[in-house]
Amino acid sequence: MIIYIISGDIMERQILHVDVNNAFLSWTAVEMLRKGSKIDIREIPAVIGGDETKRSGIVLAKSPKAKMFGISTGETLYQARMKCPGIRVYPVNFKLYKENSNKLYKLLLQYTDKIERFSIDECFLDMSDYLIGDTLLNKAYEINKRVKSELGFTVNVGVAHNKLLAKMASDFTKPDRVHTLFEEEIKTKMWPLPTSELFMLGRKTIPKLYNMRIKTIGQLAQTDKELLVKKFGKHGLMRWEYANGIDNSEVQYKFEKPKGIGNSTTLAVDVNDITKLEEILLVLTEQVTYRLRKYNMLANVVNVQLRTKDFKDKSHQRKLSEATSNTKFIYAEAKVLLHEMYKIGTPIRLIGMRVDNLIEKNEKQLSLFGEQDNEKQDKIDEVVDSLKQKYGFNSITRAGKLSLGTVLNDNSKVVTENRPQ
DNA sequence: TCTGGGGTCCTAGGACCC
DNA sequence: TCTGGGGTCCTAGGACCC
Repeated sequence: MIIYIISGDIMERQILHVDVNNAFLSWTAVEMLRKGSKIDIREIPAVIGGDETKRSGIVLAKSPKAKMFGISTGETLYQARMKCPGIRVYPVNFKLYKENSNKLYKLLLQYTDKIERFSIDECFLDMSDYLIGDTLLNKAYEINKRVKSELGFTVNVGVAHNKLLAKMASDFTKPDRVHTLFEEEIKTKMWPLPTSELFMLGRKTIPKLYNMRIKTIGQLAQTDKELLVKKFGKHGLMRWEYANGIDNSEVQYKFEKPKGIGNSTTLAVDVNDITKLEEILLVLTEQVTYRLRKYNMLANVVNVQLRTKDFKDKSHQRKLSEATSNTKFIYAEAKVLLHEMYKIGTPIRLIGMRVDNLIEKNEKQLSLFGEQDNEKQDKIDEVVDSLKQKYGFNSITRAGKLSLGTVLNDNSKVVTENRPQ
């Protein structure tokens, strides 16, 4: 084995994972207290939930007391009420979440510029270059304390030498804690845990491992690597490595352009009228292409998704003859896809559209042929976009949209970005 | 008043080419 | 005439994350 020793290369990486405790609920609590509320919803059985009248009644976040009743994220509000009849339900507010996420990010920037915003409430920090005269653990405690005192909510901080272990560490006991998970601690702290606790090991895989008599992360770590590869392919290798605490991935602190952009909506009532579906598809397409153009990107693939009344998902996609961000062109393709897959009369619960295989606008190869027509269409998009930019997304409304009030959930706003930056 | 929405990545099978 | 096999691209569907 050859070991390359280049200056600095032999240093182990110093990684922190910062995870907001019950983010949506905590941020709501802080906001309520700021507005003079007498109760702290972190201290009572409470959840952040969707809207049941819009058929999106699920639990998005829960308080520790709610958790004690056995309520879990993703289950229906109906189920939550069965478990805890007195449960308090508060609505989602993505604008508030994004503000708080940004506050956290700003504070963390004082410690390192190598921050990966993994989700709205999670960050990885590469501290390798910023520990002069201090330890990683000290920094973790400092961050934990400062977030609490300056921002009013609590975070767990995971301390380790790679991202996977830092993330696993931050998931240990909660809330408001700092945990380490160094190599020598893997056997005692991580191996006794059930496989379900391992990152990237989901509900479909757990029973398969169980059938192989693998119940803990330790048992997975000691399973023959080749066997796992044979059984699960690439995922098998990754899971074996994770179970053994191996992860060489870098903190992705540079802004990355999206690989795909999509919007979907669960309809307030099932729809079996193709004309109506087309209208909704147009609204979704306008939202998606608007976002696409804001990134200065072009799409090569258009995808349409349908979910029937009985929760059967179907999707169709097609590669475009050339990359574009043009609303009219993309909608025309989406409409074809919808017609190809829609069986007349089927009640539809959800419709979605997305664009994939994105490229930067300036990457596009210039066509040898004239593109006058496209240029004209792009101009129209440009004008519409600048109005939307100035006066809000709905300053320009397609006529068709007006008749959708009873069907479309909250068509008054562009769906908030899930991931910041 | 039962089951969200936004992503990334992988796999399997078919078409097509050499 | 008796039908291999590798590579690439495309599409549908699914697993998993927050």
